[in-house]
Amino acid sequence: MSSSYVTLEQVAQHAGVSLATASRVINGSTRQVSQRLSEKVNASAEELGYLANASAQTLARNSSSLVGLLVHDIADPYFSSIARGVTRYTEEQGLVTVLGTTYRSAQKESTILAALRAHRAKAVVLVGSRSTDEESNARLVREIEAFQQQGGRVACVSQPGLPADTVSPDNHTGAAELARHLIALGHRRFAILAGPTNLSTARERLDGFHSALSAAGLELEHHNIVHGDFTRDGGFESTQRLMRLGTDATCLFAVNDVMATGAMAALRESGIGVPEELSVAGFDDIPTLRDLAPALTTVRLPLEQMGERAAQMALESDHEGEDRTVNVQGEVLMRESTGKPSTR
Amino acid sequence: MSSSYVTLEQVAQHAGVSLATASRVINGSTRQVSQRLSEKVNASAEELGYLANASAQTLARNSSSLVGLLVHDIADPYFSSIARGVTRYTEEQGLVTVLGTTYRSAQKESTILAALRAHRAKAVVLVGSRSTDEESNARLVREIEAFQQQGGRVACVSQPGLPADTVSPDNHTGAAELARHLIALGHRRFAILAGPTNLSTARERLDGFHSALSAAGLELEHHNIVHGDFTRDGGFESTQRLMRLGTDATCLFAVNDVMATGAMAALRESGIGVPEELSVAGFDDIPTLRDLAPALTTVRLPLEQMGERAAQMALESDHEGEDRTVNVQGEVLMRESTGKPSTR
DNA sequence: GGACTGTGGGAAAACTCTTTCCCAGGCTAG
DNA sequence: CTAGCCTGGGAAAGAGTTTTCCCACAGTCC
Repeated sequence: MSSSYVTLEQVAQHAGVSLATASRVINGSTRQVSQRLSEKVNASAEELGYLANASAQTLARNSSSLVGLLVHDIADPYFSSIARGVTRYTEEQGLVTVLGTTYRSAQKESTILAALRAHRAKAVVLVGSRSTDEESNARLVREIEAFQQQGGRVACVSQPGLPADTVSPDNHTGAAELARHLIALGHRRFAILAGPTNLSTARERLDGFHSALSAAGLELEHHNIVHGDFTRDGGFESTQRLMRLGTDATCLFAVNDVMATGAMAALRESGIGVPEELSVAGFDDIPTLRDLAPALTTVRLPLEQMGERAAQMALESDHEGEDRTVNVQGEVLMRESTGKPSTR
Repeated sequence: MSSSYVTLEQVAQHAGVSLATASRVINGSTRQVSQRLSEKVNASAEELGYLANASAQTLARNSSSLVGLLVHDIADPYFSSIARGVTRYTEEQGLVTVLGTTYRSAQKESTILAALRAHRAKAVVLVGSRSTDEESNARLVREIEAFQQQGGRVACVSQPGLPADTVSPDNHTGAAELARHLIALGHRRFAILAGPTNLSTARERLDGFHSALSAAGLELEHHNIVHGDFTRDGGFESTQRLMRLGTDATCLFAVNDVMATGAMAALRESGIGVPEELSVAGFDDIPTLRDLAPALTTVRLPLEQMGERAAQMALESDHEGEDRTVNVQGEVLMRESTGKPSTR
């Protein structure tokens, strides 16, 4: 039952032309085809409702119009914002976006990358910081290289250190700048809601914050550091733990907005006033979370543009050679969730 | 330069077996292959790192492992929640998800559906209520039918009335139930932040709310209805407009949480206390927005499950015949953003 | 006028897989 | 002992494009 499909051969026949000529017209090849025949072919294609079989094209060209997009969790607004940027670019280019969600599993990541390879995807955009686990990292590098060897291009967002183009926020500087703002407000004792230690993004933000404190001669005490998993609930629980342990901090820095949201919820539940009793700051400036009350002090990242830029880098065909790195600076936004330290 | 790829023929040669036999082993066809040869082929495939060319398979089988997912905006948490459910199912099934974002443009929708058709996608999940515009609706129906005729399956979320399986929230009942709760709280004068009138979801929620009011003998006055576009900023602006016009309502129902968020922001800016001066309710129970303060009264929809269910329906091969409709009931969640009406 | 150039167009190979058809050889049954 | 059957395995025919190679023909130059 191949009846339902119109093939190029049928178009050619209908136009009274050879298959090759029809293909040349449709693809606008370098070879000239007379105006007369061109029009005839196009008219026939239109009339018959011709739609090229993408798999046949891929097979013949050894390259498809698919672009992979790997995120950890599409429901996380951090990733969905970036995804929006990526799709904006790919769709503008007439390409098809393949969405793969990994939930931070190297296993799933491999599976999806293999599928993209099997489909001869043109490019893939990897989003989200990598585990620093040596072994799985090495495996990812091998897979990326296999992909590239097949003519695919790779770009990463927030995932430095891979053999590919990279768009990376300057987490260190952003966190440090935020710290300086908070110090300027008068804070001296900080608590930090850090992320998973094996993720570079989490580490960089922690380090940046820490180094700014050190530079100001301030300590970040060990009992004032708790770790979350970048989720809202993780932030909630870690904050509760922090409260239970009894912190003396006047300001809490959560290394991403999503955890900061959980932190604010935990504080509200404990009846701790933000910012009167405790200032809270986040990182990312997630659009969906801009309406929290009090409005969250944070470091804005242009997430959507980052995704768009990464897609663009992955698909720019003219570029060869060295991997490029685009560094994105965050902008500190002091809003309502931070204030002068309480004098308790 | 076909050098980089390992073909099945190479595997067959390496195993000292014919191409057909190798294919039978790899695909586990009905035809038996002796244990000895089976093992040999598998070993060769493993050793050579064989990865089947997906486009060749698609071409030969006339069906790919691609599943389309069409949403209006992936950064909108409503859609990203549903997308999560869809990908959960497709990835579990070893399928590849193609993400298309339409931004409510029938044009883009067509483009993406055509691409999916060209790729011989196995199924497509359409998310988000349709415009009621007759013409573009008819076009969509034609495209869906073309897709189905090629052996593709279609399922919709929140998009009733199409010739496909559908998962649909019972917007009417949900809104009506919410209205009854609000009436029970003592409210008599309502304002409503409605959605685009041409979207069925928006209309159903408006109608449901309205009919519950009518049933209680209450009027919904014309000047108390404003329309937004389902976005946060739309909700913000419409609420400002409502305020400027001077409403006498004691309760504002925004037909989705995202607009409700904008409404709360506008009210906060105007210094209007929620819920003391004005109660606010939304619809959807968007996970990311659960931490708004005051916590938003809303109607919970199991968005993720809805997506999962739709994907499942689209991919269940055993089902033939009548289109099925799954109705999802929302659950009214009375939280902090609503209270007894102020007595002004 | 013949050789040469350039241009339009067609035949066919290539891309990699699936699947049908057929054959050879070992059984069983009569 | 032979006819018929079953089973494993191979050859080959697609599936729908792209692209290379070649041919025919018209025009140009000596």
